[in-house]
Amino acid sequence: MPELPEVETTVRAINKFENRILKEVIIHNKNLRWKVEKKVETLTRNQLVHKITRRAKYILIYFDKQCLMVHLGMSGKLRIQKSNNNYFKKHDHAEFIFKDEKIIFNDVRRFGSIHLCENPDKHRLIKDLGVEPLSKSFSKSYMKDICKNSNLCIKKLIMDQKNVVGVGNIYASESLFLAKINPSRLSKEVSDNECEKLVKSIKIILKKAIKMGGTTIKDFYSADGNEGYFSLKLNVYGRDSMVCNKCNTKIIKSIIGQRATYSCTKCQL
DNA sequence: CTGAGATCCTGTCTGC
DNA sequence: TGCAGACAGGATCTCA
Repeated sequence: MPELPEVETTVRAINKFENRILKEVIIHNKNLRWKVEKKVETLTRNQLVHKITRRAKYILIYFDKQCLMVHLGMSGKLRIQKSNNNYFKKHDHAEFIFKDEKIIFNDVRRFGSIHLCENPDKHRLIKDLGVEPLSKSFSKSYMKDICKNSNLCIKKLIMDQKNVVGVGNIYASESLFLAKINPSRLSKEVSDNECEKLVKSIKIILKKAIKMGGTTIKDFYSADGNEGYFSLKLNVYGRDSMVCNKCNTKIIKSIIGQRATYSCTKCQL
């Protein structure tokens, strides 16, 4: 579920905790993608939250000297609950407890992670990440440059977080559809013009999805922890054997890098 | 260095 | 209805 727009939506939903004091963190299950270190609990007691932000798909919660890094992995979610509400769901692995409310980390598959560090920009999981897709640095010339120097097909290239962050499996398919580029094309052979279209498409798709994240925020706030998938209108993802909205040709499902990939062979050349 | 493939984990859906 | 197997929105690690 959590690609960049979902993470961004989550950050916006919890940034009301800025300038509040985190009383304590309780880890119920430390066996996430990486073992959660003890200091996540010990060094975060009664810490003032200065800033809550996002880098790639990491949620960053800054204190005076430390920073919490939360990654939602494949199935992670955060929900807000009253502190005195003891409602507990299966796979609730961590609680971030404030005075009146708490943030609960739930993750069925446990591919998510929680780290505490002094400077996330220097953290091994973050320091080599590529550009933010919605920043100016993600430009036509940047795209041309990485395409020229890669032997990957274009879908793999845009999903590689070393190149550009935040584009997951759904948005990769959707962006390539919008840019009219076949996902299996070799990056090297994508034209300058197509690079420009692709950059624009990724920005458009992600922005649109963030906007629609509004519905997710609503669910996020509901105390019962309703999941509610975002209702972005998908043109190709998950629509194999259905018909293309633009040209009526059947949408094709293929596997690229072990991941399901959807495209219209008539629209995407 | 690059790129392909296995891998972590649980729940749900499909087909026999 | 039961059960095995495929598959799921991520990303690191190992190996050639």
